[in-house]
Amino acid sequence: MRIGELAARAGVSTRQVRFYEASGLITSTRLPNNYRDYDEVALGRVEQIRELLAAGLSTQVIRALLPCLRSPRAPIVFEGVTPETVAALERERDRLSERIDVLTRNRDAVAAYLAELRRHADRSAATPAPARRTGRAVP
Amino acid sequence: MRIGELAARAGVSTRQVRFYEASGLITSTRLPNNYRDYDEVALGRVEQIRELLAAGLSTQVIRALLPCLRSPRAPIVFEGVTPETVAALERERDRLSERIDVLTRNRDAVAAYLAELRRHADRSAATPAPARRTGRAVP
DNA sequence: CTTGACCTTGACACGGGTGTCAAGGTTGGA
DNA sequence: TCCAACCTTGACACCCGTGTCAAGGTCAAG
Repeated sequence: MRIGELAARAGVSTRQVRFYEASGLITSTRLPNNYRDYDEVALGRVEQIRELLAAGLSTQVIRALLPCLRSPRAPIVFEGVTPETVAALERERDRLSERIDVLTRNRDAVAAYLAELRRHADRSAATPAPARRTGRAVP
Repeated sequence: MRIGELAARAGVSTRQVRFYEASGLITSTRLPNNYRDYDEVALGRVEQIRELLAAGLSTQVIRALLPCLRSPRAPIVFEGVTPETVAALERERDRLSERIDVLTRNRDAVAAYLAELRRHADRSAATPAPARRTGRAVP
């Protein structure tokens, strides 16, 4: 498919698709007229890229992660895997875990705060009018 | 404490501290000579901000989250809490959960890939020399 | 009093991800 | 044949979080 269809199906702009390709996140072949030609795998890739960017990762990190994110049952490539690659992936995995921890702690804090607000609201509702200042003068 | 000490203790630049203050993430009073004056709470704040920025959140989102991230046993403020605030916080909580899900899925994919690589390496080690091409000629 | 370390505000620059526009090539249908 | 819709590359501009530099104020130690 050409870039327009890919972008429409993925819900992104063609600008973004070209940027992802220039960043080495996706690949295309070229039609005889020099138009980019993408396969279905590229579509899934773009959706994955969107998810990861929205989750706060940079294109550099995403590029490092791509070998792990093979689609359905694509065969794993063992050939060009150097110990450095493995070490880099382990670092990225740990950095992901760190992010997850931070976000989880803070999400829980938000949830706890909301729960506290709710308890307060319920208690206020149970005690009808304990001298509540509403900003409006009492007649 | 003044901005230099705060920055040094938090491990950030004074530029960053000023930016966080200009973004409404921290507050300071002013000394008679117009120098900024920070308390210990600000230090904890800056550390929290660093965590959240490193986790991929924007200063806007962090600002929305700040009311929930009260330090030790600070009393909860119920006063200026409008239903809109609550709704916004619930949205942010859900967005955090989404991020956490995405990152967790992908971290697990990386971990699975690494495990696969390890299994492959172990198997290769167990079978000493099954016509391995090492790039070097066999004497 | 002078020096040096610290502070102030203001500005310019950069990289990352994106929007938008220009100037031109290709193609299918009226 | 010509138009409209699609594609190409290239550029300029934006926002965000930082770095860096300039020009100047404050203060303590020598």
